Amino acid sequence: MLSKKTKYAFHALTYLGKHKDEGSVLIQDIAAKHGISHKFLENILLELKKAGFLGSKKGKGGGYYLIKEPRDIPLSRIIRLLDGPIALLPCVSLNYYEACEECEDQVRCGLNKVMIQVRDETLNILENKTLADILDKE
Amino acid sequence: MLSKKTKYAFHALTYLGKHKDEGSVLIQDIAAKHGISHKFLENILLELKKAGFLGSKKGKGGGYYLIKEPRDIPLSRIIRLLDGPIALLPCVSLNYYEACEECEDQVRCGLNKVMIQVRDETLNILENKTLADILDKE
DNA sequence: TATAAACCCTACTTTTTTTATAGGTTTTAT
DNA sequence: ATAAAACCTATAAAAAAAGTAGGGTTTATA
Repeated sequence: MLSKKTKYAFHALTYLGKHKDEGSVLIQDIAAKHGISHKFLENILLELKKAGFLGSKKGKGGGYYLIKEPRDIPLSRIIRLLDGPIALLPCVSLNYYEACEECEDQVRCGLNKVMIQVRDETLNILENKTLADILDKE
Repeated sequence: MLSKKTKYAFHALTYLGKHKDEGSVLIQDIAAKHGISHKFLENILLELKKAGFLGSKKGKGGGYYLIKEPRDIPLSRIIRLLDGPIALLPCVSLNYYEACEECEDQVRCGLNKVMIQVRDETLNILENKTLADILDKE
């Protein structure tokens, strides 16, 4: 399951996407709207900023805003940023690969093969669906 | 990611599948083979037994054995038993549904739609692939 | 130029989940 | 009888997730 961090990130991005023509948006507005702790959300927005999705303006009248087009933000990138691997096994992860320590040979591992399939189907969706697709439906 | 519990369960089931013509198998054999803690694995095998996948024989010369055909054990059932939901969001889970509390209306939620797709593609694989498929490849 | 509003940053605490251990009970072959 | 093995429940330890704290920095504006 996705962590709350990731879910909150999606809520925030969606909110920012909806208000992208209104300049910058306050953390507090997003937090209040979705009943998220201000401080927790602050950390998340900071991560999204450092990763290049958001820009911000400090000081009075400041706030956050999208600096990428929604269609250029694949869902997979947000999930990986906040939650880490999308794959169900470390030995199948493209971005966070690790060998399974209790496994003697992943080449002959039947589970490995199935999980590669699951990963590919999942990524096929999550790499191609973007923030824009989410915004469309709301 | 799948928990260790689930991974260990798959190792155990695979081991039991490979040795299904040799009567019962000791917890200790499986644990030693994969470097798993005996006691931890014991709990897992007990769960698998209670769920109807394994049988056991107590006392000296006892052990565990499969009571279902490998082709009748879909991977999804093992994952759900040990790890819970397969879906990425509670509001999209078939077996463990819960509303997302920070979400005002899941019907108009764009993320919900995408995650239903992911769930369906994932389940399409995990419900149809069984222990037999894993055994084949090893 | 003082003030208040807002983001920035790091560290810490709390809670929850996962992983593992402990220790006895019951059953059964020999 | 004895030893080997599964059965059962509770607890502990470790790790991860969620949330909090508090001061630092920047900036609009009066």
